[in-house]
Amino acid sequence: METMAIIDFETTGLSPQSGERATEIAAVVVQDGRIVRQYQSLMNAGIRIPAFITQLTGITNHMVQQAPSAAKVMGEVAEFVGDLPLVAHNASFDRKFWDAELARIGRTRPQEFACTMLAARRVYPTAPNHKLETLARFMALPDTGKAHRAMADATMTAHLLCHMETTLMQRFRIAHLSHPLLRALQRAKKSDVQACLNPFTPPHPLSIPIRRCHQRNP
DNA sequence: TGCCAGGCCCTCTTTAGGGCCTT
Repeated sequence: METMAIIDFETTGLSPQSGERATEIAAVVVQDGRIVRQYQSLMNAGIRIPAFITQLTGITNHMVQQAPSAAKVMGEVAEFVGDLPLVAHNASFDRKFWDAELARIGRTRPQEFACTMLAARRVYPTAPNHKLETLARFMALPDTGKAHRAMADATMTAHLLCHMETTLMQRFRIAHLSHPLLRALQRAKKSDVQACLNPFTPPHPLSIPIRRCHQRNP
C-alpha cells in the first residue's frame, strides 16, 4: 500500500463556518499495510464544549483546558503528516476542519484527501450502512478502543483501509492500494464497481480510469 | 423573522429533493 496518513478530528460541532473548533486530532501513518507512526493530541481552542459533545466523545472542558493550544497542535500534526496523501472517513468533514485550523496558523494543505466512506460504499455495498462503527463490526475489524475518540477512530479507519486493499486485491487484481486509486474508486460509477465485485463472476480488472497505473500483470 | 453544515450520492434527476455521514 502507498504510504498514507489517516486523520480524525473530534470537534465541538459540525461546521467551522459556524464557529465550531477542533478539540482533538489523531493521525496515523500506514505503510505497507501497517501503522508505522502515530500522533495524537487534545487541543485547546479556547471554546467551550457543548454537553452533548462531552457525552458523545468523553472529552470535557477540563481536559482541553489542560491541553496545548490548537495552534501548537496543528503545527505539530501538519509537520507530522508532511506532504503524505491524507485519508479520513467522511473526508469532507475532516477536510474542512483541517483547512480551517491550518488557516488559523497561516498554513495551507499541500495534498489531497481521499474518503474511506465513499470508497466503502463502492466496495461494500451490502453493509448495513457505512458508518465507521458499522463497517468495523461488519468486517470484524480489530477493536481500537472507545469510538468517537480521535486515535480510536483514526486507527479503525486505518484497519478499514487495509481490509479494503485486501478486498480489492482479491476482486480487482490490483497490486496495491494507492491514494489516486482510492480517489478514483470513490468517484467511480456504482454499477461499474458492483459488476466487478459480483461474487458469481471471476476476479475482474478494475474498470475505472486509473487502472493502468495500478493493476498487477495477469 | 426565522433559521442556522455541507459535500456527496442516488434517483421516480439534471429547471430537484432527500438521505447519508461526520462532531
